[in-house]
Amino acid sequence: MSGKPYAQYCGLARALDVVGERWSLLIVRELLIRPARYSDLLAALPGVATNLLAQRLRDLETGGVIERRLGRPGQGVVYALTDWGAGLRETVEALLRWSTPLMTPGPGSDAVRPHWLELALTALLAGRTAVPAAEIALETAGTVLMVRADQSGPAVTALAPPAELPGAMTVLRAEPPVILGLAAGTLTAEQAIAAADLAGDPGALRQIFTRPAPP
Amino acid sequence: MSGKPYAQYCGLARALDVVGERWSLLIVRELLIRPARYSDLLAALPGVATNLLAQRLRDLETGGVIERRLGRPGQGVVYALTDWGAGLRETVEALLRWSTPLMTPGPGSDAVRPHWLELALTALLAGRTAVPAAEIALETAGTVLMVRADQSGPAVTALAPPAELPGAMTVLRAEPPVILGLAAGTLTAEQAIAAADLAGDPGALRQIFTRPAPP
DNA sequence: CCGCATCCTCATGGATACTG
DNA sequence: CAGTATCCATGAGGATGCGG
Repeated sequence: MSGKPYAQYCGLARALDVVGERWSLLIVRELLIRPARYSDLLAALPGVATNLLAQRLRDLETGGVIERRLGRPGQGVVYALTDWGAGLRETVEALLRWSTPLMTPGPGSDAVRPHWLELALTALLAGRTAVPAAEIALETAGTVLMVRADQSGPAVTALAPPAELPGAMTVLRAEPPVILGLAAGTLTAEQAIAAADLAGDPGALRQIFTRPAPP
Repeated sequence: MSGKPYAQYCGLARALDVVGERWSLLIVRELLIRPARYSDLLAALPGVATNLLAQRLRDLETGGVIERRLGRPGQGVVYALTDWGAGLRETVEALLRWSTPLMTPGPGSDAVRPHWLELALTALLAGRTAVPAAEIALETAGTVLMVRADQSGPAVTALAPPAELPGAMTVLRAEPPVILGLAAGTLTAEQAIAAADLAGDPGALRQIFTRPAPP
């Protein structure tokens, strides 16, 4: 940590001492999706100052959350989560599920990165049992996200270019990018619900739509 | 939120805009345990400045996370979570589980509040199926926490004074307060594991003890 | 007492420029 | 590419005041 600690013998306080400062969890988000280099992080975190990113990476490393790896020779440093750091997935997914009401206003002028959808989709489908071989794909901002559900649960992968798409598959198109159509746009609530049904968990998204809304 | 928003169309970023600032999640922690008044929060959050606490309470209220209630006549304002704010329980419990390795060094000079253990115990036992009628109690810092497990899962309640304790019940004593004996102290790891076994989930705590450790 | 608001100081974050 | 150095704006922390 870089700021002053809470100095409380409470797991939440000590966890926040490690990952509670500004940008820290967003860096973890990026590395939960895939390991990244400094410049990748800079691009994925618009608005972060370069010194602050460097500082946070140091903090997270000394905190045992991430580690520096040497990429293939000639390539620079690659940051990745440690085993313990990867354990933040549950926390991040819980926050992503909690945040769905905040997504309904749509992107507005906010930055958009298609790969964020991978995590969001995974979080929304996490822990849900799915029918084997059920498949959907979501095309958004030129990237196709494929949800392939089997006995081990749903998995989300990114396919680019879209040409890699397997043949007979339901593809939902959404522009601008949306979290399963939660924002107003070309993907309607009905379509999103249908997508969840296809993914093997009928009613899952209907439940999400009826969450208590924020102001 | 009070600071500047991340301006990212990502659920995590938007969630952190609401509850990501300093002290916010610790306030949520307190209200997850029970509704509280301003002075209760001040006492439970040592180190927080009074103006900052007031500011955060305003932020969380306009964010739809908490609400002000009028206590019984003569009593002041009571803060409580909204339905949506209560949805942060999953996030907080995930962080509490993730943080267990950070608790092994013990309290040191950190502040200690027995009621924090209620949440921690609940988080550690969350989602685990338990044998009906299995019961343990943990006495720490003058408070007795009772874990009563039934079909709906384990529940943790605080009993004070200890005299209220039902008759034939296993009581583990720990001083100073510990998270199920994870810290060095009078409650050994073996006792804590035995406590988890009693609570109906053999091996649960053994699993926690073998998590990858932080630096 | 309780529930804040004000004032002040200093650490932290943000933006930009620069370097090995 | 992967950061450091610098400067300024902002927010945190501590003390104190004050109306109900």
